[in-house]
Amino acid sequence: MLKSHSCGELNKNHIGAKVTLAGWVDRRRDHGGLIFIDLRDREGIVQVVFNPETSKQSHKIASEMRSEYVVRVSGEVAPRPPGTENPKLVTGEIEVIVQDTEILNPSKTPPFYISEDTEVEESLRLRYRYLDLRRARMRKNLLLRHQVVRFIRHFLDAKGFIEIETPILIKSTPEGARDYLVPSRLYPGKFYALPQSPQQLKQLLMVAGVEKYYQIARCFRDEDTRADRQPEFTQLDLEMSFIEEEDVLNLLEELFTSMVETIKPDCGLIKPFPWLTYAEAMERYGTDKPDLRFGLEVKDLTDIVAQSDFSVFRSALAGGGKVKGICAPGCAGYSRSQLNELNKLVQDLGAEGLVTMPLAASAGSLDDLTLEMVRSVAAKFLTLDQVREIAKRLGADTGDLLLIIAGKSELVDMALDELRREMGHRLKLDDPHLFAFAFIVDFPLLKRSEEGLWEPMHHPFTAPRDEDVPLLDTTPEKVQAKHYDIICNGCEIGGGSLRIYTAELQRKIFKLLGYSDGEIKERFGHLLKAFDYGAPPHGGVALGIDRIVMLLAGEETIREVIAFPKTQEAADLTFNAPSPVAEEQLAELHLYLREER
RNA sequence: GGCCCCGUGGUGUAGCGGAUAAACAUGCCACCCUGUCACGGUGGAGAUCGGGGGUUCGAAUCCCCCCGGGGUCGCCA
Repeated sequence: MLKSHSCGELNKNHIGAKVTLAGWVDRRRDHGGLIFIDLRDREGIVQVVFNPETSKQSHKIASEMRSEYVVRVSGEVAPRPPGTENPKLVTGEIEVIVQDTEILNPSKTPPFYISEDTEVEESLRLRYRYLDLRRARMRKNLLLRHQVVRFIRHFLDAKGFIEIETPILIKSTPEGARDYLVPSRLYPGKFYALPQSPQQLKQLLMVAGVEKYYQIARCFRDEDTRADRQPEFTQLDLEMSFIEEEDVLNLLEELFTSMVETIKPDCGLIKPFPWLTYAEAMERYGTDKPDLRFGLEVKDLTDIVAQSDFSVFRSALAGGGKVKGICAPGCAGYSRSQLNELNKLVQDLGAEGLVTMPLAASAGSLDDLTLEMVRSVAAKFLTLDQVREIAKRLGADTGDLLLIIAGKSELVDMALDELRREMGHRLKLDDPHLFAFAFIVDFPLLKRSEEGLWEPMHHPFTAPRDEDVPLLDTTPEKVQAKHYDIICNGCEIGGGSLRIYTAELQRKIFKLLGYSDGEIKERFGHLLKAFDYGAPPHGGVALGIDRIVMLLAGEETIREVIAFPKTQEAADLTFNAPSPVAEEQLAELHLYLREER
């Protein structure tokens, strides 16, 4: 080793020790006579002192050192002179008096600050990701991710799970997301696909008798990115045999509870995890992944305003839409521009607009409220009783601001979900030290596609509730699934289900989804065949590792917890991928490039 | 594919139709400095304002197109 200790590990217990350190120059303070250098390695920072009276030679070399030079120093750990300790540094009680040093490798001036946590344009960070990752924030995130994955492995090992790798080159299943395809050299015109998730593979492992499987699995989906979506991402994939829904959910609750308590002991969480049905979540929050750190629940006002003459409400209802709202407590004093911001927020999502209704604090109480005190475009079309009824339903009092949206049901839900998050944030109700996990259960099994065909709400292997199976023949929309999602702070961090494990029921579902016998055989023959050989009842879950780490790290995007993420346009700026390939490579793969119009 | 935001010395920002074609902080370079830790002091270099086109007597500033980055709708079984 080129070093005897890590920079960050030194403390007063090392006083008197001869140490050799190696790392990067974080900062240099050259006093002419004395030179101080903050030497950084993975474990932290320690001050090293170059004194010409100790070593003239070392002092001379140190005067050449600049930011991010890779250097090695040997010397003695010494207590800092009284009054010069630095409480901001973990190692601030000591310093290393350098007797010998060498520059292992100089560095150009880096394109952005390594030693400061300032905002830098993300594309620049990604181009120089290896420098970006040197920064404290990124080092912390990488470490946290490691801790999370390590925790998961230990936890599941103790529960009797075994980790099994599954192929990355597998078969295309076009009914899901868009596949990443890999051409085959040995089979002209044929392709592998990268797994969107190891779903079918883990089910086959259950048929294989593994009983408890997990994998930290890379998954690939060729769809547009988001703050919480990348073309490749990592799942904790997990499957168990001979279990019921509660078994999975209890396992998850224990996993996340102990994870947070171990890794983020300064953070709180809500125990036990609430269970919400899908219908209830949609009703109360307008989304199936509500942020449960705060209330601000959405209420349906359709019945109250049905008789009003307000054209905004009338036309929405005439079109089969809804009128819903939320209450922003204490926000009646919002300025015109603040209200405009909220209005713009929902309009950008496609809503017609936002009806704002501040209940003047000056009224004192709802009983003393008059219509004149409600500064809203809707006020003159509503009776005082209607306003009071709306306020009552939203749990509002004077001084509160009512936010109401009318329109197509899904649009209203989406806009109010967004508004609710925004107000939760503005009112500082989204405590970053609280993790509000919850389970969403009782999802519908199916939904209608745009073409009016049945498609799975999640995937076609999800089992319907036993009592709902007969409904598959009559009213498929009423069939509920043995599916569950786990959410945290408004983020979907995982989903799973009990699976279909008989060929008969699986075939029935495929038929309902519109597959012909030929298609079923071609696409899912392997699975159905396996089910003929004693498939156990089984189920599991897939959790988004990137999202979990993002939440624990308090980051806004999963890119901050991925070492080498891709841009929104799915490019890797460090490697400049994707890139053209040589004609010979294409020929070997039996490919030619189509002319794009 | 749609909508929205951003792009000014290395970095982060200011400037948003005119006065010297750019200001501030930091970084960088040189010199000075033996207790600093965001060290300090003095001096210096460094941007034709993402690219192209247009409007104008005059454009970093207004308009159009393109490129890059981000947010989002669609999409994500």
